[in-house]
Amino acid sequence: MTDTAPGTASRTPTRRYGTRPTMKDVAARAGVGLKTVSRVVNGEPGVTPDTERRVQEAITALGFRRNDSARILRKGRTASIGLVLEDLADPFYGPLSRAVEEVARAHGALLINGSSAEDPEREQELVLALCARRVDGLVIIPAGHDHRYLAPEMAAGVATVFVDRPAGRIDADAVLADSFGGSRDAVAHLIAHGHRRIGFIGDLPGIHTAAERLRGYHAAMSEAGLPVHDAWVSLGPTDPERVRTAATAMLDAAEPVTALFAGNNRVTVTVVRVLAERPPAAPVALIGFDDFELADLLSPGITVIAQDSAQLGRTAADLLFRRLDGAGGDPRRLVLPTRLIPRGSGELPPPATP
Amino acid sequence: MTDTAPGTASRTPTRRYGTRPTMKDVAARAGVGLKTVSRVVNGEPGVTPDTERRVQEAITALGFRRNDSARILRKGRTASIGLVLEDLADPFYGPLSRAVEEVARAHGALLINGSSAEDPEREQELVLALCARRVDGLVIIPAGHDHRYLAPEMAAGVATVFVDRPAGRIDADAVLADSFGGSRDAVAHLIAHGHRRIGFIGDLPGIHTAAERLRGYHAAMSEAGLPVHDAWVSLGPTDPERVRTAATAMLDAAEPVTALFAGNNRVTVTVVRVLAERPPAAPVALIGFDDFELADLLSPGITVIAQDSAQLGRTAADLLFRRLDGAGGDPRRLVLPTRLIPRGSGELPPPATP
DNA sequence: CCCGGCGCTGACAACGTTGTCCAGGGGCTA
DNA sequence: TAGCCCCTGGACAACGTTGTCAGCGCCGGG
Repeated sequence: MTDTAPGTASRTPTRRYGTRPTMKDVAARAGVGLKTVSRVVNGEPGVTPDTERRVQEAITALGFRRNDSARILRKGRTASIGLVLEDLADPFYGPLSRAVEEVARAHGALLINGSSAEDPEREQELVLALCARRVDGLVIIPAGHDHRYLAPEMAAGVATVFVDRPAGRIDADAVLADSFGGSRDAVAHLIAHGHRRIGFIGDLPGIHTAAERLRGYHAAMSEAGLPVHDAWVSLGPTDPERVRTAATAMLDAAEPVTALFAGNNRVTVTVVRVLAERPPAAPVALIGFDDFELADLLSPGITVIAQDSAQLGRTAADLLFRRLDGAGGDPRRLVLPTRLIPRGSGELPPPATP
Repeated sequence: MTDTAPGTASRTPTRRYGTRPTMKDVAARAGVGLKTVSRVVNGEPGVTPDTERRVQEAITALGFRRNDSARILRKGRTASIGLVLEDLADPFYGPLSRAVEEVARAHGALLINGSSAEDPEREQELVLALCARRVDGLVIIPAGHDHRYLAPEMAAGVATVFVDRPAGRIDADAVLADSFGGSRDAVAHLIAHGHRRIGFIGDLPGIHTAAERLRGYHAAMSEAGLPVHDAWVSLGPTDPERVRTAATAMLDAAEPVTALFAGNNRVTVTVVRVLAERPPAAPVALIGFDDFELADLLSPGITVIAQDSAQLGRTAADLLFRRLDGAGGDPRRLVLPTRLIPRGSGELPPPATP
């Protein structure tokens, strides 16, 4: 289309809007071969300084930028990894996402991410879209419980690491926090401060971490020889209304709980609100799973089981890139420890029994 | 390589690890032409139900998944947009990022994002990497002040919308919050409650929003006929140490400020901590720019200038896709309003003068 | 002076998909 | 029964890049 004969005076090659110059255009303008341009663009050796200069000039003049789609097609590797999580807006996932990004960056890879909104179908849709893009690897915080759909992809070489929750019905690497241990510690802590009737408000029971935390709760109670009433356990969505209802019911029962263990971030925040509205005369002890900003500035400060979400992401991404670098071996399951941070709310004693 | 003759009994085609089946393989297995497979995969009309079934079977049997790199190369559109922000881990950007993602999803596009860490060079590096990937559009929260490097890309058809801060040295769409107006409101609010010596602790002066907020501060002060001491204004990085030092200096001066206006989220949080450590006898009024979770549960609740970061992201993404759908016209600058939410900390009176 | 080798360059195929175009067959109409 | 059109299917080129390989000078040694 454009006249590329060397003699022609075409200082400003008129290009259609949306059409970008290619290596061919650069080559024509610089009066060199296609491959030479490729060599310059990729910093390969074997190009005379003078030739390189000519090519560079043509690149700048035309505003050429390599088309990575073509490059990827040719090379087979995309230098990008996918991250599928539940909700980017959740403060728990921000640092995790950022940590994965940093590791990716250190390996020269880009990060493509998406939110599953805790919907298994959407998770699958996203994951497969990423596979179609031929991401080199995947970090997944799973929403569903059946990941057999991933088997062909993994067999085809897509490295995959699950985070926060394990994969369902397939064998895959996973990096988890010690939900069970953390929860047992939390409840044991409340028991040590004299509580006997302890409520647990958690996430949907289908979510692995929620189930593990419930298990930790039961373990601590039974280790202390304490019974657990059905009414003391409430699992469900973490929207404020549900949590508010559950908490109120436990606190206003005939035999009210004297302490609450909140199964995650969002539950804790809602419980804090509920407690703030109640008479301060009868304070209720509270421990939350997950740390959150300003937890120490509330009065009382909120005692939490902290898990380092950035560390979780970093560990997962590291493992992913080790796999990509060829590390073999069976799928591994890494469990990161949690840490109880006492701040006051978890150390409140139960009210004196009448 | 693999024997694809129809008669051969190859139920499990042995493929090299990392080699994926292509449409050619599917076509051979189904005994149809290449293009027919393409038609089935893309749901194009003109395929007999029987043929379609055969193709589908071959696809499942081989575990075929379309290679989007090749597709993109051929079609020219990537159905993906890039988002460059400062730090994914910052709670201000989580909802923004999520909102952009939702809009992208509604348009069938994927989101590739990266953090600039407030480093102009890294911003440029990221943006250009995204351009090389041929993203259809870009949403940028700029770190630098010179975006001329983007001109060739935009000329080549990459739609670009700046958010939170305008572009530098080029003309481009931008979606901003009303930093100036919000800040003026905040400071006027403090003045209305009797304050005369008001401190401002903000972000680096090079950041557009920081400069605008400072301007709002000055406007409110001068509209009230109040002088501004140099010692009352401190701009700089938002790390806790710097902010702590600045706040302490203003509060412990010979003529201490009686109220503080914090220029953003992170500054506010640090200031809250500083104030919490001081004697409660002489409370200091505080208004922060940006709302944050639990601001209402602190005592006193923290009065803030709220900007809806999700709305910011949604608006920007909407504008981006309108541009991608062909909406022309000059670059637009949209300014979203802010809202003062009184919660107590901004309504504290100054201590009685002796 | 000739030959081997090395440093530089370019022609060409291939990556996997989609758009264009054409062929063959079957059904419908005149 | 001839003619036409539509429906289905396939061959082929093109997208922009990179890997392979071959060619062309030029230099140094024999």
